[in-house]
Amino acid sequence: MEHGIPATQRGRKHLLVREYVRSLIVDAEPGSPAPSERDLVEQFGVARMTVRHALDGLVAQGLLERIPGRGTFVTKPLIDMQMRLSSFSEEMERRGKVPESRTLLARRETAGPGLARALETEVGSPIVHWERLRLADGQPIAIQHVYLSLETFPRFLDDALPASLYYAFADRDLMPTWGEDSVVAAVATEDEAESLELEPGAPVLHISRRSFCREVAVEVTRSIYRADRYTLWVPVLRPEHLR
Amino acid sequence: MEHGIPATQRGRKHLLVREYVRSLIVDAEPGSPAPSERDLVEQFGVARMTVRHALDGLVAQGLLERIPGRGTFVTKPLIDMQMRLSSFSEEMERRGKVPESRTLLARRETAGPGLARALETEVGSPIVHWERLRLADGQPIAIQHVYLSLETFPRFLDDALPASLYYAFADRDLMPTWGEDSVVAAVATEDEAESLELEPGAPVLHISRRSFCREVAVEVTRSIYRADRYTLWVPVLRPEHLR
DNA sequence: ACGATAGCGAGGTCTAGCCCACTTCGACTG
DNA sequence: CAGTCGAAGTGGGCTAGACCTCGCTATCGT
Repeated sequence: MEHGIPATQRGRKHLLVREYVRSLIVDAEPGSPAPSERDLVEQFGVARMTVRHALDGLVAQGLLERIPGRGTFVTKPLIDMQMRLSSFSEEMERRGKVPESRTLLARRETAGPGLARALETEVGSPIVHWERLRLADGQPIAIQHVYLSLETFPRFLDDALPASLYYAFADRDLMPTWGEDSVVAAVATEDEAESLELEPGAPVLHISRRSFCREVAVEVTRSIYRADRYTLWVPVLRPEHLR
Repeated sequence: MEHGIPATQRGRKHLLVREYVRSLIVDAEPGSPAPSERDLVEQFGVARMTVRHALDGLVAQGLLERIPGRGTFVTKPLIDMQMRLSSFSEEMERRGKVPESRTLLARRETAGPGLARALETEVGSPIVHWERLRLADGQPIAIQHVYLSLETFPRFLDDALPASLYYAFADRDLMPTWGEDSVVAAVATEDEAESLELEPGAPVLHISRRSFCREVAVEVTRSIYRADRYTLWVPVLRPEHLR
């Protein structure tokens, strides 16, 4: 049987089955049936437990839905129920806009108590403070302050500033995998209003983010978004145990 | 063998094992080992596949971590990486505050185009509009407007208003399981400022939520939070395929 | 003293069945 | 014609083994 997926690994037949079924359902209609477990057993010549293990993964990912007595079906691709840790550029591109960035400030500072706690370092330790104006389709959207520990990113300011912060993370194998946002409303200060081309007192959205790679706090960003040009969208799930 | 969990259900031995292990690890130190799979096989007199199935659930929930060659261990309870669909009361209780609610308005209205689209009904169809002031420890926190379709909740206004909206959902088997929030900054209007005991022009956080049960839009809420008393916290994960 | 290695126990994968509960649907029956 | 009943097929759960790789460690040989 040839399924186009080479069995590069010994064992792991369940991955073969899983990827085969995944290839079937990527462009299948929601609600259409997947092959039955016993069919797959016959097709691949494996035990049913193996097929079940393979499908378990797709069910866990929400691609398939099992209905006892009826079969296994392709789910309606609900929504990515996970808020994504994405950069400003990624987010604007997803919205079909052209991102742009102008550096307003990039210098060495020392950590105050708040930053020290957020970056898990000591008060007075050296910090990079990089402030950029972020635009989409040429219109100012946000002011973004990035804070990095110079202990984590030695000589960061000695070289040219990276085109994207995420290159710097990738280079050092510190790409963040998770984080937390704190969101609060505020009104624009005079400086902010000037950069964002607003009147002082106009509402702005403050988003403070701590990003982590494994257990280490990699960056702290504080972004000030024009409320009239940016709405935060957050998908939410009700936890299983409260349903 | 007595583990305190009655085997109310025939079959489902894996649930017995799962809940036993869960009871062991709820107050175990992160990093401490769980019983080995073969130990559990002996303790419960079940097959190893059954034990593995039991542990699979705990691993999927992020409570346990398998390390090949070493064992299975209690994970550091990182963070609930999922923004929770919780009510105002639930959220305030989680923050250790006493929630309170004062109804400002409860009446029948008809859907305008925006509401009709959000509630997936037609323009002009009957709507419940329920406005409440939400307090925590006696302090005003937010104004919450709830909109329900009277088609989904017939006679909602004929009875006494429910103590919690979630009772109304539970009664009708329409408990929302997922939703989406849109978050934006604004400044308080005069009316809002008065209710929230703010000066007009003070920043407020607008959170618009659509909640769904299965595929039906159950409720739309529009909440106006005092920015000085409420910060939204959002956990974020970087999607697997971008790591 | 130190390094190589063998053994043990851990999880990872897999087999070839078994019975159960449930849904569906067609055939049979009153 | 309507209702019932059962066969076929589905996923759910389970067994009692098997062999694999990996991490650790104790022991043995140099």
